[in-house]
Formats: sequence, structure tokens, C-alpha cells
Amino acid sequence: MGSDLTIGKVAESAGVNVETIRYYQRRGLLDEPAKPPGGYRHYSPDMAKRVRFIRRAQALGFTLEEVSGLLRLDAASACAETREFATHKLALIEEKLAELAAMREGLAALIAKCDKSGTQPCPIIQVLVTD
Amino acid sequence: MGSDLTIGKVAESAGVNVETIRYYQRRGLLDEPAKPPGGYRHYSPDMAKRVRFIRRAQALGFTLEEVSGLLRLDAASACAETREFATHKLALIEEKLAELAAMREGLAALIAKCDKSGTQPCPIIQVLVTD
DNA sequence: CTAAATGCCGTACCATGGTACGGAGTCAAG
DNA sequence: CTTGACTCCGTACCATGGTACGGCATTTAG
Repeated sequence: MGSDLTIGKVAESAGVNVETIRYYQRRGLLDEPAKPPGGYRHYSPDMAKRVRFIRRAQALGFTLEEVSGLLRLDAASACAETREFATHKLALIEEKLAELAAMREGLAALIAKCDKSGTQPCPIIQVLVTD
Repeated sequence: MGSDLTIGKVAESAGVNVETIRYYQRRGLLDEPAKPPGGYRHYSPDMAKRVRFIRRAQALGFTLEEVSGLLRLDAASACAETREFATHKLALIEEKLAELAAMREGLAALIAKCDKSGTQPCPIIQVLVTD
């Protein structure tokens, strides 16, 4: 098998920086293969897969801390817990979504007001300044 | 007028930590009143107002860096520029909103799959693991 | 008048998610 | 067999938005 990668190959194949791999190792998200006496460490393609796992989980809104959790659940084949975790995370995302939507409404309203006003004084600044 | 506050009063009235006020001063978002020789600095209620301005702007999704920009525009009474700035920021917020919504859909779909599956193997982990 | 509460100031530290650097050592192509 | 690219490792640094600490000065309430 051509299944022996260097850290650089792993990084490339996962689309991340080599330093990021090292960082994940330091964080305990990836383990570091044993170092052959005086040589380069050998990585299996699974390592790259795991890095992609991490990136996908991040894209779903999980922090690295939470990804650690997911990886532990994975190792434990704990589906029910994983589902619970995901559900909880979903709730958090809904919250953030609501907050962001509120921001959008607030800003959009200000801009609309700005469009209508005779321009002075600036309604955006006015609202921010007003208690 | 009862309009002479200490930094602590400003902080309290704006609902922030005293250290936060100092931090804003260091960032140049607030200026530091002159120090009366060997005494406490005097703050006007406008200072508290300005802090609230900052917090409101943050709540609308502006970073402190951007708030600096807003404050400069305010000082310059530059309504058109402010509006442009806000419009730009709105676009960024829409982007984030779309990303978050995508996360939500992704997660929700996984959880739904999880609900239906016979539970093994965990579909959430499966999707994350799969390339 | 005195003691507790604040203010002042500089500096250090926190979390989060990395990136950068420097001096070795090692590997692979020409 | 040399040279350039890559790895290893520790450590330092980046942005962002603050929080905490310690020692001293000042203010204010009792």
C-alpha cells in the first residue's frame, strides 16, 4: 500500500497547515505516531481522514473542545450520547441564529431609516447615541 | 448639575466592568479625562452614553475596530459613509447567517437520521468520518 | 479622624484557534 | 553525494475582547 504519509502530506490532503496538525496533536485531537529512531513519523491516511472529520465538525459549529468530545464518543461508539450532544449543539446554533437575525433586523431598519431621512442628523449614529 | 462621575459610576451606569472602560481607553474608543493633580478623573455622563453606544454597536455585530470607525464617522458627521459602512456590515451578517443556517440544516439532518436509524453505526459519527 | 471602598497604573493573564520562527536533522532527486 | 525541501521540536507570537492583580493614593461614610 502507498499508505505512508509524512505530516506534510497529511496536511496537504486535509487542506490545512502543517502547524495546524501539530496544534491538534498538542490539543490531543490527533495522536502523534511513534517516531522511528532518528527519522520522520509515519502517518496513515486515516490521520488525514480524522483531520477532515475535525474540520467538518468545526464547520457544523463545534469548537475544538467539543470535537474532542465527539472523538471520545466515536471511540466509545456512544450513539445515543452523540445524538444528545448534537441536539444540544443544535439548540445553541438556533440561539446564535436568532441573535444574528436580530442584528440584521436592527441594522437593516437603521439603513432604511437612513435612506428615507433628509440625511442630517445621521439616523444610524442617532440611534447608537440615544439611550 | 450632578454630572460628575467616577470611572466606577460610568462602568456601573453602562453595565460594564471598570476594567472594560480602561480597556476601551487603551483602545482609543474612549478618551481619558485629564487627571486633576493628585485626584480622581472626572467623567461626564456623556462618557457612559458613549460606552452604551459601543455596546449597542457590538450588539449589532460590529467589532471594536469597526466601532472605532463608527465613532470617527460620528465625529465627522459623515452620514453617507456611515450608511455605506452599515450596509457593508449588513452583508457580512447575512453571510454569517447563511453559514449558520447551513450548519443548522446539516446538524438537524444528522439528528433526524439518527432518530430513524437502528442506532448502529451512529449516523452522526459516520457522516463526519466519511470523506 | 479613621477605616473601608474606590481610583490609578502597569503589567500579566484568560480563552480560542491557530501561525511563525529558528536551528537542527533527514530524506529524495539529480 | 550534494543540495534543496521537508521534518522535528520548542517556543513565541497573532487577533479579539476583555479580566485580574498588586501596590499605592485618594475619597467618603460613619
